[in-house]
Amino acid sequence: MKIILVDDHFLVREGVKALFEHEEKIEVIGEAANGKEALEILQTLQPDILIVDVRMPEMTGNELVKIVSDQYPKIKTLILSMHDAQEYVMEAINAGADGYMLKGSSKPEFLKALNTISNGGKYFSGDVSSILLNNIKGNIPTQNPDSNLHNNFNLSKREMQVLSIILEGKSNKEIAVELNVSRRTAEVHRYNLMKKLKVKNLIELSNKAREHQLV
Amino acid sequence: MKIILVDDHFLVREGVKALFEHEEKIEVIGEAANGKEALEILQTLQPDILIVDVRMPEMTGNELVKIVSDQYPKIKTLILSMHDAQEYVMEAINAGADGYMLKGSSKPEFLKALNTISNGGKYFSGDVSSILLNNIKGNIPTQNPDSNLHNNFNLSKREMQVLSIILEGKSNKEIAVELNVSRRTAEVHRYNLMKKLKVKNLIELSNKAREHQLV
DNA sequence: TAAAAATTAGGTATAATTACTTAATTATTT
DNA sequence: AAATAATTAAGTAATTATACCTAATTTTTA
Repeated sequence: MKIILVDDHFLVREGVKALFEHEEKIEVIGEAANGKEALEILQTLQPDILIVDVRMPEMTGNELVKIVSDQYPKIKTLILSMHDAQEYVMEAINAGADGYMLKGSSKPEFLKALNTISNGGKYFSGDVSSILLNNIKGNIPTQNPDSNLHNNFNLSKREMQVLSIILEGKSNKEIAVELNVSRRTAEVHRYNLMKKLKVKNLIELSNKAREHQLV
Repeated sequence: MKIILVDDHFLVREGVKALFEHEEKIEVIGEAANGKEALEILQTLQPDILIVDVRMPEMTGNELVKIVSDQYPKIKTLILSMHDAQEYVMEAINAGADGYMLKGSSKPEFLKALNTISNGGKYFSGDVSSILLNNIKGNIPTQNPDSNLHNNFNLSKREMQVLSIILEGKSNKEIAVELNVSRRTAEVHRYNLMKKLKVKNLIELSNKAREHQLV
């Protein structure tokens, strides 16, 4: 099992390597600190699996996974993440990742994940599997066609506009002025979009919007 | 050199251990996934150095470092961080950390840091040293007298607590319940801390807190 | 131990948001 | 052209937050 590690943190790469050191079936054949580097070494080295950190500068892990799963469908991808938030997991799935592991996972779980994935299966960290169950809308995870990354939430154009003004910290009254509509209209947009995003307050809104890069 | 690792991510702990595996002068004698655990094992094991992740649930790395450097002044502390933002570094210094390393740093640099620190020196990752230069206000980094750790803003302990609850999206009423005080008290804390941080609304609060890594 | 902060909490008034409902007027797809 | 979705906005009630001031305790620091 030939693996390339993609993570901007040296320490995390070391951690993964250490994990696999005494596993003779597993071999780390390359490392990259970002998406671009990964795409470069990918062509010369021929890995079976790419282990990718979600959070990286310039190109996110999900973006890299998307490219790899499009252009090199034979190479499997495993996302490494700190967080078990539903959105992160779903985004990874939509990008075409074959697995999603939390950085806090144990060694046996990592090994299991790699084995499953190299045999053509999908593996999601135990802690996130419940999220998956909540999300089987009968859709095939891979290659969701019309998911634009922004807007899994069905926000209208106007709502997106209002959202971005809200995230500047403006009140309904200020939004109304900025968009030249009544305060009541601004209220409605705010209300609807919070409902669509399923958030209860500004903090959650701010976090969710950030997570999904809605603005 | 006896070391305890404090990081909520298994992988990072593995990474650090792997780094020191062939260094016979260095021995990892314990691990903890959070501040509380760390303080517990600290008493039985007697480490020379604590390597601590800044970002942890419940108690931040800086808070832990503050407590340790207050209560166990002989134990040295090295902060591990993802970011090289000025605020982060200064906060670590104010907390009394003996060193600040980026997770992307190389092995030789880590070894150098540990050696320097165990000899009573301070070590800051090369990438952050320029920040230090910008900040020599003629003060000695260690034990900055009136720094309450969490403040460039002069937030009190209680205000920090309230802040972190606010950032969970809770209302004054919920804060009151959680802290067992009157709703009016929660209101006052909120009001005062927003004044101190010079923000006008939750969004700005959320951003500022994030920027300054207050929680 | 005295002085200075921090924490607590009440009062008062205004402003803003939430949680809906109804409904008219555009746009956009089919 | 008809159907569907988006945008607009008013109504109503209840809840929450903002912006102060005052002031009693408690804790910390000098």
